[in-house]
Amino acid sequence: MTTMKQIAQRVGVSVSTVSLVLNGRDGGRVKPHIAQRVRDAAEEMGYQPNALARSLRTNRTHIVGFISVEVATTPYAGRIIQGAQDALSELGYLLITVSGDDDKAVEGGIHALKRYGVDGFLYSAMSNRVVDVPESLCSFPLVLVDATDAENRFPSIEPDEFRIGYDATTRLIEAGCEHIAYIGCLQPMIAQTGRAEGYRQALADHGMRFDERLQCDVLNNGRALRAVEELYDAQRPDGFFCFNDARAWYVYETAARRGLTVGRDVSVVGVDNHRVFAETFSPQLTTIELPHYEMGYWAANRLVAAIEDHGVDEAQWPQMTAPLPPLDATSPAKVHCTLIEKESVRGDR
Amino acid sequence: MTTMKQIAQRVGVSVSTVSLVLNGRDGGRVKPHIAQRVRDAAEEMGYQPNALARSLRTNRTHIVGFISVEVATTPYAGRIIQGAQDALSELGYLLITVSGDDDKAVEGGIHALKRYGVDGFLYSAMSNRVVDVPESLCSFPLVLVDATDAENRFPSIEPDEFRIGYDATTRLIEAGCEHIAYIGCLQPMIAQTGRAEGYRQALADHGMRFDERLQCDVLNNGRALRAVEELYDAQRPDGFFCFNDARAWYVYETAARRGLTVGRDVSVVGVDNHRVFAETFSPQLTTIELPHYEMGYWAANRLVAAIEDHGVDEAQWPQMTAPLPPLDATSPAKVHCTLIEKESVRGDR
DNA sequence: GTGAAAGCGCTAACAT
DNA sequence: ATGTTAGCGCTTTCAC
Repeated sequence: MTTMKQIAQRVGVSVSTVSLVLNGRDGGRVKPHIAQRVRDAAEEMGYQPNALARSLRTNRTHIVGFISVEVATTPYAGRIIQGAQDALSELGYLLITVSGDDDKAVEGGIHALKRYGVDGFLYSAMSNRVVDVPESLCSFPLVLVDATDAENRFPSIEPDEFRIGYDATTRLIEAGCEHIAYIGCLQPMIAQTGRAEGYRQALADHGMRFDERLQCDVLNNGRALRAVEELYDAQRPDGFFCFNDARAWYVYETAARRGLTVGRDVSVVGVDNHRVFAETFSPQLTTIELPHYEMGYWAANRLVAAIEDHGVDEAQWPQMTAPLPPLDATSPAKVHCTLIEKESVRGDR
Repeated sequence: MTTMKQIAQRVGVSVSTVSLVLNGRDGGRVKPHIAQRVRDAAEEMGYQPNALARSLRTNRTHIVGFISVEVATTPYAGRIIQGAQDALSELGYLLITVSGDDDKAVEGGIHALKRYGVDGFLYSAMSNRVVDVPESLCSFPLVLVDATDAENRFPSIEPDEFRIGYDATTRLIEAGCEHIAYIGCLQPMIAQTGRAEGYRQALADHGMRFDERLQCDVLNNGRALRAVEELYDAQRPDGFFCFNDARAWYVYETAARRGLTVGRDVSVVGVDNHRVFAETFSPQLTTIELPHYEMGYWAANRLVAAIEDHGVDEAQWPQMTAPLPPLDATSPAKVHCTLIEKESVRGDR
């Protein structure tokens, strides 16, 4: 590892000069040709700044922590992290991920990150929920991903659930469906609520009556399949909007058992929570991919913006949430989800 | 942030004494009661060692880098990472994850990690493959996860693919199946090769002839479903061993279209690559979960063992791979995969 | 324009 | 048994 000292010796200047030049902090004060010689030497000797030493001095690590409770093993966690990672690497930051089954493990991780002096945190719930932010994070720069602060103190990035429901339903209507069912999720979540509202609004906007017998919220268990089969047999819907891929599978099974072909006899639009559709059902399915990657990406951007605007000064962070620069169209707080056409929802019409 | 200096002042000793006491490096040399006063003060003042400063001094960060090319967005990545994370946190280490679509992005990440002075690397391919280890990692402590070094220079942790095939097939035989098909993967991979061999060996060991018409290796596309349907119609197998969940879905669809019920009319054992089975097919399926978590866990353990045995001295690492302590039964290089019974493969026999 | 010097917080060899 | 000292590699003020 080459150090500034070695460069200084080689060129015959002092370390301070080297530091100034290499950091572009000399406002033309260092003579151009000597500055050039410093740069050349650095290049030649393969100089790499020692991040540790720099951080110790500047009190800025350019590292941010990604905290997620319980479910970082969930399939989509990776995409959020990837998005955050990409954004951060563009900005010259690094990401350290911490997750654990219980709060205690996570708390430990947060502690460790603090000892390393991370500049800020991303906090993620892995499915759009209202969460309690751990006390230990509150005095740090913090942005929530796919989650909302119960006390609404921190900026957050989440998917536009309403539009998911609205767009999916509209797509089915445009495909000619006249009895559209919604196979939802029985647990109360922002995602379920938002999507269901979007579904109803889309129906209303197209002059269709909402019929509660067409909405079927299920848990992920044995009863679910029966519920969907009963719904089908009783109501004979011609289109299904599915909360996620697990729910979509019930529709597929129901259809297959009745000799129906999805994409011809019945239309399905599903939210691809697990990126499974792409591998299995996809040929016959129109999917909506959750913008996990984008959420991670924008959250990281927002966090860094905050850090660089306000510094990492612990004490003043909690109050600064408000003056955060409002995100524009290119970096929304509610991220839009795109509908992906694998093949027509109603193949041969 | 309390520093050692502050503690020293408070207690009226020098920083070195504080350092010695707090690091337990005084072999009883510091007088017990003064040592106690130091510890009390540290406690009271909420002292947290500054990891940056320590690392700068000791040249050890207690951070390891997790490198994965392309597919860290893959669903199982999270489980490997979680395993590594848990092991590392037990050992007082932190994990920084780097992944990117292309080699260039990854290279950049590796660079950044080196600047922070990570102690070593884990390198993962996200599906058991033979890989070329990036040159930039070769002079560091390194362990491969779910991958094998093409030149066989580094320790690696991978699933026991042969046993997966063997156990799955045996399970089907024990359930009474007599014509067992293997729905495999057309790309050449360690996983495909190993599982197929296990399948054949299990057949042989139970006195059953391997019939190549019962092995059907497919890509994940439209033709796959047709291939499985043709296999079924021509050979009428009564049991299926499926390479992964995507392949299993073709079997489910085939069965559903023929009015057959999995678990009664036909038996299926599948490898749960994507943790989808658990959510969708599971009630009727016997699955084999890949030990992603365990692989991450053991790989991290092995890496730390190597680091602590041999230090992070760049120059000498490449040669030290051989003398690594052989892993014992509790930390195998080939990790055993367990068969998980959701319900009998052949429910009512 | 450039260099000397101080110091970030910690460790460890060397004095006392 | 404890303190002194000298850094680790870098940034930054202040003198020259």
